Amino acid sequence: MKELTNTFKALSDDQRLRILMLLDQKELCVCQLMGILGVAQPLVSRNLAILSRAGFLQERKDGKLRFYSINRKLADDKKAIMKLLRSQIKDYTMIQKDMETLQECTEFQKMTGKCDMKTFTEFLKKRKAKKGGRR
Amino acid sequence: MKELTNTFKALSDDQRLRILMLLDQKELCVCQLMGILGVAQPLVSRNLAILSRAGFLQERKDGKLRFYSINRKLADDKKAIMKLLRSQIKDYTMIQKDMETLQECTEFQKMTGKCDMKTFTEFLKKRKAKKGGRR
DNA sequence: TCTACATATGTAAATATGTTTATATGAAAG
DNA sequence: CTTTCATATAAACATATTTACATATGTAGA
Repeated sequence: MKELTNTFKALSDDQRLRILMLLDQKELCVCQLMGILGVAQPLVSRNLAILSRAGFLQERKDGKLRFYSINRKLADDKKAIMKLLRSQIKDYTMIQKDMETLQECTEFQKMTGKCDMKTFTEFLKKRKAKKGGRR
Repeated sequence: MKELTNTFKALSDDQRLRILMLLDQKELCVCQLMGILGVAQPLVSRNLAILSRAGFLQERKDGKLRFYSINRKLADDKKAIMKLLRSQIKDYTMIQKDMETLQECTEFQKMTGKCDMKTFTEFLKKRKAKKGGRR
């Protein structure tokens, strides 16, 4: 019973749903997620840990970086939930924006040829400036 | 986004999942639920309110009693979740026991011909005594 | 080994949630 | 209209979760 309620608890947070939907698009490391979500690094790590413990994620280490992605061997109930999320999430503006930001982030990364904290912190700053300029 | 996380939050509690699965069997009033779950009345009411607010339940008044059941006009995402729960919940001992208790409770009710607080409080007491006697 | 850096984790404050006790509401019966 | 009873809600308290900040861990390179 605990496992099931724990699964739902893991999903009862905006930021974690956002992370899940981003990772559903492609594998990402902590610094990329930080840049896209616009939140502090420890928070990203925390929420990744929660999703991992609930069984949603798998991890791959590459040097200093840790890449996270959706667990390939997802349990049946979690598979069903992912399917549900994919179908529902289209209606949510925040997720739409995240998908756009993911694109921009990927392009920025290609341009700079780098994948580190500094790069995505800069990316974040630029995005915030642009956003601030718009209104 | 809030609505979705709120749905998951409503499901992230043992007692609420138990209520949901009981109501999935048949319509029940607060005093019946109290007798089956073995928890205080205000707690039952509170959790029913949370499930209602999340859109899972519908309510029917009959005199002093309030009967709750699964919302017939369940949103698509909630339908999918109910299906998921039904398929998963078989593995959970606590739910199995609840189903048995539901049977006993229904029989007790038929026997006494009553549906009120006193009846199900007594039912609860008897069950606890039996359970205590077993071990 | 020392330094720099990506990520994780400990800790404490702020906030939210769960639970109990007491009380309010609202229907039925006298 | 007063009492009784089923249910809801409020208040108070304990516990869990979220978040920010500081620090630890572990890897890569000098």
